[in-house]
Amino acid sequence: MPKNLIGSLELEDPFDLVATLESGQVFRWRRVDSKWYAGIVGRYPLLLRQEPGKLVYRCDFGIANEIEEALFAFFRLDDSLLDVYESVNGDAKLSDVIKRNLGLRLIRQEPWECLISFVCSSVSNIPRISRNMEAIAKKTVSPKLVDTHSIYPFPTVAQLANCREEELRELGLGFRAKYVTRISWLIANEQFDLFGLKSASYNDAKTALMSLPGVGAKVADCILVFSFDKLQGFPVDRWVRRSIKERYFENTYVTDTDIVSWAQERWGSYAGYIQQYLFQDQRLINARR
DNA sequence: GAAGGGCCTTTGAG
DNA sequence: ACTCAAAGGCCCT
Repeated sequence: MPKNLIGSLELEDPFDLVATLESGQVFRWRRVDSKWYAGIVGRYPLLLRQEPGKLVYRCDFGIANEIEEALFAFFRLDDSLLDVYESVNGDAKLSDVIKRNLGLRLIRQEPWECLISFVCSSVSNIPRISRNMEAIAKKTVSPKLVDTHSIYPFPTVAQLANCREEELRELGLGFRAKYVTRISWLIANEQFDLFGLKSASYNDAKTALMSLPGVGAKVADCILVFSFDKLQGFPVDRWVRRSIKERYFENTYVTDTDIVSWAQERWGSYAGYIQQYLFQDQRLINARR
């Protein structure tokens, strides 16, 4: 019988679990009842819910210390959001954005799943990316059980490399299917060292990622920010582009590349955080219309 | 070499 | 029924 390990992590820094899990960084967390979210952190399938001042988890195996270490790393509790907020205190154009999204955090993801997520994100939408990713997992692996809830791990490189393009198209990936199969093959056959990028510089890692089919500047920056700790990355998608142009370049022509360099100059290693706030804010504003 | 346009799949909303 | 948009990238000009 699995033991029911329930514990919690004290939260000092601003933290909004729902906003963070539903901000389009990760795509396979699901709400299993009114308060719990089910997903995977590190090697632990678990349930999470937030209570005042703490993050409560339920995991059916493992040691509390190690689970909490994994949670700490996953939610980047080593970053201070207060420092981020303070650094942009003088920018009136950001104050409302920060205020509306307090506690939104970047997540430190496993690179392989992150890569596939954002290859699948191209001209898609968040509900669909979630369905695609979940369909891939259900097709290739068997679920873990936490309490009564099934949680599917994401397939390994070798497991996904066994899928044919046609099979992925049947899951609804569309033209992105060929990118996923090609990338899986390249990594599985050691033609591309994904995990080695952790020690590379931002520029080197970005150039390397962009050599993969289906990975351009935007997707590369997502992977760099979300799983390789390169927080100067600034993914420019249609929401962020619109937001930045409205706020800072009303009457000036800028390309996406211009926006990236401008943001890095302005926000440095906080650019990744600012981008996530702008993205989330613009998306929520749009949803209300 | 930079920039712009067409094309790629599927799904849901209006 | 039809059109549009959705965390873009690739290829051609």
